[in-house]
Amino acid sequence: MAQKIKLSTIAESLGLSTATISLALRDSPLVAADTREKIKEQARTLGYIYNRRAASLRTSRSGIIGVVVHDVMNPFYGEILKAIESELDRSRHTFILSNHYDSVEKQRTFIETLLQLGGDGVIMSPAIGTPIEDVKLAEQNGMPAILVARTMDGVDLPTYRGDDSYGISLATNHLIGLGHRTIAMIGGTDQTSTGRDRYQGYVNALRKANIEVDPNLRIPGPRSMQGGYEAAVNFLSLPQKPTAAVCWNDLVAIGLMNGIARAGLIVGQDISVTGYDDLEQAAISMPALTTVSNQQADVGRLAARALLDRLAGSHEPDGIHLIRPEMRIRQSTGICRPR
Amino acid sequence: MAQKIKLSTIAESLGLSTATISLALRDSPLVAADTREKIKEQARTLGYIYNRRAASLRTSRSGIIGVVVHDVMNPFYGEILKAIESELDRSRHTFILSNHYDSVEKQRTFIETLLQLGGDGVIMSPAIGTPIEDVKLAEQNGMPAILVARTMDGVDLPTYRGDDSYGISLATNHLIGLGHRTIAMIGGTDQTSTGRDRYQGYVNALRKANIEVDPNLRIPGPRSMQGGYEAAVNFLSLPQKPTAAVCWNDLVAIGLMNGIARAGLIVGQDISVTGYDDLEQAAISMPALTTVSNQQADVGRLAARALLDRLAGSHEPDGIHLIRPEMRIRQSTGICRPR
DNA sequence: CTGAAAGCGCTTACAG
DNA sequence: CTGAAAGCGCTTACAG
Repeated sequence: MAQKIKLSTIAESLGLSTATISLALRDSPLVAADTREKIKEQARTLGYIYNRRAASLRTSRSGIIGVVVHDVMNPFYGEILKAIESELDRSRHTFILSNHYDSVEKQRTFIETLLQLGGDGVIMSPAIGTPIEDVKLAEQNGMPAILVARTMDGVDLPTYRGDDSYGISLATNHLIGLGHRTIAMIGGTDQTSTGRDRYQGYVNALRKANIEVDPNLRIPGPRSMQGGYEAAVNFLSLPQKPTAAVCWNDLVAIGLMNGIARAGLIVGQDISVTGYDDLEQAAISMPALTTVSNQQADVGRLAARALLDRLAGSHEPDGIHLIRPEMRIRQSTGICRPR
Repeated sequence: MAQKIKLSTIAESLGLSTATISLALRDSPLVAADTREKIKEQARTLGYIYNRRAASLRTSRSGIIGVVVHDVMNPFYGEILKAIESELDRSRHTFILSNHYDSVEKQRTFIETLLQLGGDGVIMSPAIGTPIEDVKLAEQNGMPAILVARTMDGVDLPTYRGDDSYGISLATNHLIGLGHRTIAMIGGTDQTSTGRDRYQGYVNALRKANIEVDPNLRIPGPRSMQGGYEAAVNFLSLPQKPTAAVCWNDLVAIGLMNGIARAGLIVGQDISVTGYDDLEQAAISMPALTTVSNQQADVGRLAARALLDRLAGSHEPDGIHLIRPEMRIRQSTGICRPR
């Protein structure tokens, strides 16, 4: 490794001051155009690498934005991240990613690390049980936070998420319209705002159709494909013999469909199943999954935009921004046939 | 936001020097135990946040490790990342993640950013067409690099990946053992080392069994579930009427199986399909997928270990470390029946 | 249009 | 066991 090239190396080699070099490399009009070009050329040939730590220490802006969600491997978050990534890329921000796996400690460690690195802001989908202080920690140290996908009670931060209650009612109404009356709800947890909202939306849709709500038709818990797959046994042995299942998300629905298929029943004929999220794989699952698009791309894009706007000084209104979900009807749902 | 707390704030409040505070907070035995406790206590009550940029500027170590792969949303990389994450967490390193989507530019931008942030090291699965200089850029600036999943010709870096040629021959031999003679290979690209190796392994296995290799039985390209799904039409209309398909990876295999099912054929009976990677969802797909475990957890863990060892000063041998894949036999393969 | 100098917040020899 | 001082590599008023 050659000797470290810094501003002063370039300055000396050209007989200029570091101030001039610094300005020139950042395209300041204060430096004459030809001097600027000469300096840039020299920086290139010397293989100069800009030291962001030094700059950031001086300016107290780092260009770093943190993103922390439950689990990147879950395609739902993956699709949100992709939208955030493409928005931040455009503005030359670096983004640091972390999973919290719903561990409040892991999430706090991440926020602290981000503060230590001088992060400019953070986008988070808060872990279950996140104390308000952990979010305030960021704000109080000058690092604005934006929430995605999950709401937190008692904090007044800009939040971008789908309208879960409305979305799940779309799915439930679709099944009711096909004649289903005994409809189970599979997966999710009351520990997140999303979980509570989706269950509530399902309950509301049933009530509106004058269908009695049977709490035993709810199988809470599963949130993954594996979880949905395992839930199939429970679902199929419910004494009420449900003819349809509203699932927490697409992963649970796909797992459940595979489990039902393995038991010899045909999804879309014997049993109807709906998902939630409209992941890329929903359209090509077997059978193709009827689901609700949660507009992940919009959620990510809008959240990133909101953060960038805030960093640029504009103060967007706080509060919850609900993204409107849309129904996607495919082959996993069909006319009700009693079992 | 309260006034910024720094070492000197704590020092003044306790009538000590910043040197003592700095040492105490890092548990130096040079500071008396009770002074140390008093200092830590004070740091906590003042809400002190360690400024890593300043420290890193001084020490030229940042605690940052970069990881760049093709696409995090691909569960194959996701599983590798998970292993890297858990290994790095333990050593209190922060890791910065990026997708390159096989864009050499995006990858180079990432490496440059990492250098600017003073990254301690980088783990990469190089983009197709990565020029050797881009990797040398990192090394020459004191940032060691480790390769995962893909090899690069002409660079002598520590590389951790599965033994693709051997792995695919396991799958091919398994099909041959079931009586299949007309076996297609679906997906992958000759542009990566992995793609070439897997095709070669398939060819070798056929030759060894005295089965003529028909290049038209290869459908290159697909690497995603969507790709596999779309390839089903081509596959089913091949004039050679293959009875089995060796797929590039599990995603392609699952997509292909869904496509075959949609055409009314039964995978595991009419057509046998093998995957590659043994993703979590392989075991619960419909039918359960016969595949080859690529040992992603080992690849990630060993690569992270190797980097940490190097940062700690030990110089591991360069070169390729091949991880041995393992066969997982499930329901998507069965005895050959002519179509 | 260019330069001299201070300062961002740490850590690290060096003294005592 | 504790302190005074230099320096990491930038940027930014302030002069000229």
